[in-house]
Amino acid sequence: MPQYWLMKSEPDEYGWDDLVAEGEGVWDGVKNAQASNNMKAMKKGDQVFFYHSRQGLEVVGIMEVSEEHSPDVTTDPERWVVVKVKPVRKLDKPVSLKAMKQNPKLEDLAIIKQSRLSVAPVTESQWEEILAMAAE
DNA sequence: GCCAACGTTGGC
DNA sequence: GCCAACGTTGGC
Repeated sequence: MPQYWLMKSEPDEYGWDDLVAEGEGVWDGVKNAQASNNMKAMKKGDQVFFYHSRQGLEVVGIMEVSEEHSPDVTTDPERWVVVKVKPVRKLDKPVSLKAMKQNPKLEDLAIIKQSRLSVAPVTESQWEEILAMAAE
């Protein structure tokens, strides 16, 4: 059974459309111990929400881990890791941070409790709730 | 090993 | 653009 995650990126740096254009993206530049540990826990096939931070502030699509973690060669060796991801599908309707904050079922969502965490786990029930919100 | 200073992230 | 939150650094 796949695990669920959420990863953030600023759309003017690397947005959903960039990932779709590439077909497969290397998720690099994560320099935070907690986020890095989450990436190390990702398995191929895990499902990941793509969230636009700074601009947009909404979950825009779903991607899938296509390659498990490997060292980020752009930083000190071994210190940080990258994963590879592929786009799965765009959400019918983006789910905004505001809407998620207003949903009591999502009050424990990691990115609401700790806004600066850029790679966070999502529980199955949270995942399904966000999908339901995207389908409305 | 503590903690003040500093840098970065991200919501507003 | 601002600034709160939080992580990291470095002097002691």
